[in-house]
Amino acid sequence: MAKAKRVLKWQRDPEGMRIRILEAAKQEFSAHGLAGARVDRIAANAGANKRMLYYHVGNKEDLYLEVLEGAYEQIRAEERTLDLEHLDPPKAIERLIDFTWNYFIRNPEFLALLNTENLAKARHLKRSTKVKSMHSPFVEMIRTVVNRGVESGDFRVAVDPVQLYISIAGLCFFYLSNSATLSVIFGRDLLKKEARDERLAHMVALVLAALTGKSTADFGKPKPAGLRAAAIQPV
Amino acid sequence: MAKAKRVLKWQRDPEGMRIRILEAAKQEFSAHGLAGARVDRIAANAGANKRMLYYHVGNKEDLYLEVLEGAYEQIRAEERTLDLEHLDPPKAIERLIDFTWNYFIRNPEFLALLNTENLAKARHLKRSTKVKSMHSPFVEMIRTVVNRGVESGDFRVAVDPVQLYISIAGLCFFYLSNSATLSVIFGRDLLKKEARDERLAHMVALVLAALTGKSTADFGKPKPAGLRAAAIQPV
DNA sequence: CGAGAAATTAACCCGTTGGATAAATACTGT
DNA sequence: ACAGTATTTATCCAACGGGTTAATTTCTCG
Repeated sequence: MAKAKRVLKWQRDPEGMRIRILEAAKQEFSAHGLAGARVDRIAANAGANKRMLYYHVGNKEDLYLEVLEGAYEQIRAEERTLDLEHLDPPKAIERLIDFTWNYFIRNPEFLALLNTENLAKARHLKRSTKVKSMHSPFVEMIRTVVNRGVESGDFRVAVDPVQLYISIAGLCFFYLSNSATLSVIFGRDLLKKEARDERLAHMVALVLAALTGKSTADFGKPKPAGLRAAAIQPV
Repeated sequence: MAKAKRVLKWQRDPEGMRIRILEAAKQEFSAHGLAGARVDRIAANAGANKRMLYYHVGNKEDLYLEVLEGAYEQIRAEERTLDLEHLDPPKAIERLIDFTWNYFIRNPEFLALLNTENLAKARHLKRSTKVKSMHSPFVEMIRTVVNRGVESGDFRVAVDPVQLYISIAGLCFFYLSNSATLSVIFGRDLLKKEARDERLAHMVALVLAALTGKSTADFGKPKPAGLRAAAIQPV
């Protein structure tokens, strides 16, 4: 019997709604920063009413913090799958660089969120119990790799793993996070495939050369001068 | 004849006013970003009326661009005084790192402005004829140093000077620009004197080791484990 | 010294924005 | 089927913030 199904004006979907809100908020905050983000735009992009944000999450800052915490959770989760313990030390470092680089490329919002949070002097992160309790074994993982490398003779010196981690992250982060201004200033597109490949090779070569003392082929390889003769300028 | 000098309500000082406005704007934009900056606050901190901003410079975005251009001009000017040509290659690289590092420390607003501009995808910089015409001989300077180093046998490989510059800038920039979040996450103050000194030594050692193939004493030197046992976590 | 230009102040305008209130609609268990 | 609750929509609003208008004061130069 054709029971005329009544057409609903809307359906309930609290979990889905929450996810859509947080995803929209992530895009908005990473695209415009905390102050530049618009609550109405988040709602619209989440396919929701503005009131929903306050119902499901809280005010703008709560929303922002939740997004930030989510971003940290995500990278921590992926880090845990890295297990560098089974690789020989140089391979492990290469893999670490490769992972960091590609994670940043795949998640440009993460970079923007970190910049936004640093503009705020980590004010929200300090408040977050969640992030502080997310102890990652990452640095210890690196320490182990370095120690193994020294013992095996692959590495010449026992570098501080925290410094090494910051260096690797910095090499990747700065290039990608500042690619817009750098591209203008150097007059070339730093995000195109070839440029990205070249950068990865450079970083791996730089770090491994410093650790092992052996230079790799890719380390040098300056591009033909003509290609970057035009606008050459730093920062 | 006691001519009762009339007390003025205010004095004219267009140049001074302009300077104070731009300085206040630099502080405001670097502290809050473009969207977070408040025109009234800039006026107040410049000891001026809000109308003055529009009279002397233009609207908020004009003001921002002028600040950004000024920041670039300033670092370019200091770069030009570096002349690395007279130093032997390893010393020249060390000096370059040292300069970059200390410039960033002395001018934290510069870092924040760059981040803000990158959040805007370099939208303003692209519009700026000024910055694009500020051709700096900086990269050529680095190229010369590298070439000299290769010829003298100090350096093992001819690294691309653009990559090298981005790497050096990145090592410095990321550490300082992200010091707030990193300090929370690693649970230690990355900006205190000892930490800064340690970082500089690490960067110099890392880059020189990669270039020369000789490791320096400072490269390793991990801190006693107890000092950083507590909260160890990356990014 | 006085008129016109330059610099500065004071007050206002109006769209935007974060947030709040209240009403409507869809579910759920009984 | 229906009462009660969870979820969503529809409006509203007060503060804020960038920008403007108009009047006021100081300076300059003939």
